[in-house]
Amino acid sequence: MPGQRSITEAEKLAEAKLGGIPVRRAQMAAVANMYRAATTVRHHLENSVLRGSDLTWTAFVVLWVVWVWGESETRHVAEEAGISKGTLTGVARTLESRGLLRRSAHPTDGRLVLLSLTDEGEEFMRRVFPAFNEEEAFVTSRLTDEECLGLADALRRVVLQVEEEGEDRRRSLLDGQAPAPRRSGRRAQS
Amino acid sequence: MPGQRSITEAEKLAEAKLGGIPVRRAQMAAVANMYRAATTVRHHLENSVLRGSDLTWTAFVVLWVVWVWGESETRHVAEEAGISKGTLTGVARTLESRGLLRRSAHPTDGRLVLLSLTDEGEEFMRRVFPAFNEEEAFVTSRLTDEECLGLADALRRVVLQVEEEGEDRRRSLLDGQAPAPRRSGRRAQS
DNA sequence: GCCCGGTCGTTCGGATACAAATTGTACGGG
DNA sequence: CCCGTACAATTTGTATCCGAACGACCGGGC
Repeated sequence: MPGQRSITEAEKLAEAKLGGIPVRRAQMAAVANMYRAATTVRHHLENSVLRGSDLTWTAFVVLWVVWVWGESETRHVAEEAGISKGTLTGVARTLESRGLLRRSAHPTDGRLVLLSLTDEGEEFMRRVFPAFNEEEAFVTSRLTDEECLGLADALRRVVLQVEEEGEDRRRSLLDGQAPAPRRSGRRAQS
Repeated sequence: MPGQRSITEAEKLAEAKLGGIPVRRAQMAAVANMYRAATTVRHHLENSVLRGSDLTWTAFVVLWVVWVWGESETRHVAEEAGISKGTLTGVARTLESRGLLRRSAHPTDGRLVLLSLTDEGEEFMRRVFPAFNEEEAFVTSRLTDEECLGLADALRRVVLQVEEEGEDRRRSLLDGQAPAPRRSGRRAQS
């Protein structure tokens, strides 16, 4: 509950603040609300459905991806779930220790690891997904079905734009200076 | 780049998988794409504009909030930025050490801390925000201005729904069993 | 004056995330 | 057959992040 400060109020202030500067206001509003909505929804779901099952959002997403796609190679699962391979390794291990996920070797390529749900995992998803979906309906209950579809479509186009043209864009932006290393993560070996 | 597996393909598979189960598909699509779009956009911005300035997404958002709202109490900043109070403490300290943010005591209430931008911080935002906004425009470039506004409005309604009714909802969901404590977090000193 | 419930910001334990480094496997050419 | 390159998952090091616990502070009641 944000008190007296509402979202729209913030946007009005932003516009006033940026009076002299040319700003793409519609695009700014779209991006700002996108991240805010995503984290808000994530927190609601983590604190309702997922808390009871003692699963994090990421773990649930991984489970969901494997459930929907069936047995899959880990790098595809990481890609679909939107996490790095290294993160997936840990999440998969946790889910395996809980008996929900199975890791098996690829029949012909020894480098690959395949992920699939155990029977318990399948049963878990059949039981928990409806509750999850119920909360998805709750958070979007101020939108009609058509508005939800329109929302999903618009978001899809944002994702596609970045996925298809983001890399080129980033390259051209810092052309040609060095990419400035990330702060976190393992240090280069001198 | 998602390879041969597109988002829409995943959704079709999900529908097939859920053949027998009643599912709110539009709502599912909206939520799924919401989180995916948010993280995709965040990564793009962190790896383009913010990387050069050595700022995380969260740090930039905090800076932006203080810039737009002017001098503010920390709990309001945390609320607006969508992060916890504890996280803000660390981020504010980092930004202060960089000379972009100033922390000052409230004139009458000794419990409060006020955040404001330094001159350097103001100058920084005037310089970096346009570049940030340019990328906001890039990621939404497959949408018209009107579609961006519609997208922002739909997302706002999702946020409002959760902020205004989420707490009641969560309470009624686990009524009346115990809220199942979080796994992480500080332990009682006993 | 002094407690005492309430409200701040801060501290800190645990979990999670990323990306570089590493380890292990596959495969084509000498 | 034994390399070297390519590519897989995993390990490792660092940085966040959340939220419960905590200590500082406020203001009302006695």
